[in-house]
Amino acid sequence: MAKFVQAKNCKACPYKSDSLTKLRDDDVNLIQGSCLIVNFKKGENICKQGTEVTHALYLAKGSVKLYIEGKNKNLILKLVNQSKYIGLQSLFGDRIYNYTISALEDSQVCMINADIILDLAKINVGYLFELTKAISESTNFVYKKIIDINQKQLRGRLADVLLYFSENVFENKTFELKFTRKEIAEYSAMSMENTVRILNEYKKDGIIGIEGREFTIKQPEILRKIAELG
Amino acid sequence: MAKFVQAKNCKACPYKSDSLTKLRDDDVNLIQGSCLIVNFKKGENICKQGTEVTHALYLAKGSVKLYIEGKNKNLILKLVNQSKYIGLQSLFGDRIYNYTISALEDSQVCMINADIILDLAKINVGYLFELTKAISESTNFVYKKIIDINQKQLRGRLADVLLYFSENVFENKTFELKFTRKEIAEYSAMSMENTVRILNEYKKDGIIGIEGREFTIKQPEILRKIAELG
DNA sequence: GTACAACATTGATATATAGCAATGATATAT
DNA sequence: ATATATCATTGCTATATATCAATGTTGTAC
Repeated sequence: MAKFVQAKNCKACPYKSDSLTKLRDDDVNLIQGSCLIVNFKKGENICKQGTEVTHALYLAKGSVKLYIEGKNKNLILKLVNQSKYIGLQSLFGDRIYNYTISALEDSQVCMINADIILDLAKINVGYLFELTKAISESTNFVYKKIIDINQKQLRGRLADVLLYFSENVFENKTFELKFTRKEIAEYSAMSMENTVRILNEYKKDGIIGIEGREFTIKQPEILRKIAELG
Repeated sequence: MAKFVQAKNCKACPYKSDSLTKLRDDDVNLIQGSCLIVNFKKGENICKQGTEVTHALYLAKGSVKLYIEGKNKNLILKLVNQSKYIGLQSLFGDRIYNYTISALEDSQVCMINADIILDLAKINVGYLFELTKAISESTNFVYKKIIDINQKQLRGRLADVLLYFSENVFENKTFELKFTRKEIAEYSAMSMENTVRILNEYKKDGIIGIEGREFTIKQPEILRKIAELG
């Protein structure tokens, strides 16, 4: 299992959350005191769908996938990179995770006692406000996702996904996606076989370049057109 | 367009929000002062996808649907009944509605200046906490919805929807759903024709009763089995 | 360095679901 | 009261997508 150490100096942490700036030193120390830095290996679960929420999870370093486990297949909702809270809304809702989060690469997660975060949120409105904003943005993201799945067909969805990673996540025409083909499929809500087929179709047409898990967006405009038409 | 009047006495309002109890009288008066009670007729839009969020919307009386407008079809995310905030997360996110809300029957909506709510939320942590909880619950609801659409097929989804309305919304084996068949379809993410087909299939099999828009769950256990199997 | 498992690819086939068309039933407006 | 639009229903057909199967590829453990 994952190794862990007690947090030493949250204030000086290069990966710290912006929301910490909303807290007084005393409160940062409170968080620090209950904060365990846990190292997860690639593939390990950070939290598990259906279990109780006991900690707030902050991804300090690495990258993780947040996905819903279904009977036959999974649906990946988000890829989250470092310096972000993961799964905040479970903290304020029914306190049960309705998704699983697992590490896409070796990652460092700060686990802070849920009640301490909630208590802080209850007395520090600036802090809670930041958390609420993060939850809202996350909700809006899922709204966009649900409509994509519902409205667009495979080619459009995949075009969307490629553009999203290039422009919003990696901010580069070339990027290395830490997803297997199956995970790209689970993220785009389609079968793995069709994912491969369409990716190679785009490659053959010169729209993208593929080198293993490295993708290059060669003709973003065409991709955008495909994404728009659905 | 909709008629409106100035709110007179929020504290005594029979439809008031629970979150008001978290506010001091001064603050309730502040809300009341900027609160317009607007009457919407059946079918009218209460807010429109793509427009700026200028007001917090509280559904005092009536029922509405919250849906995402797509190119070819809409996706209804929620049916909301009286005494609930509708669309809170847009207030804390990017301040643009990413959905449209329209009235399913003649409804009364309290429209409160968005900045006043935000200012109150910024100084009253108990109030913000209530709002955050509501947003989180709404997010979890959408998570369940997205997974249903992704994992189950038509029969399972429709069984789910019927059980949900019977058990969670109307809390009765018999209920009158203020949805057309097309709206049931948009809520279940399927075509209108298949909605009709499957509903009548269930009726023929004696699983449900249908009388226009009044539904009766006759064999909930069978419905539950269908919903589980997908 | 070899073996084994996970991953990637491609073609063929099955099927769930959408879309079209025609008709009947209700509701709404004038 | 009559006309008109919306809603509901049913059968037929087209098609997007999943699934199955076979094979190649890459990485990883011993």
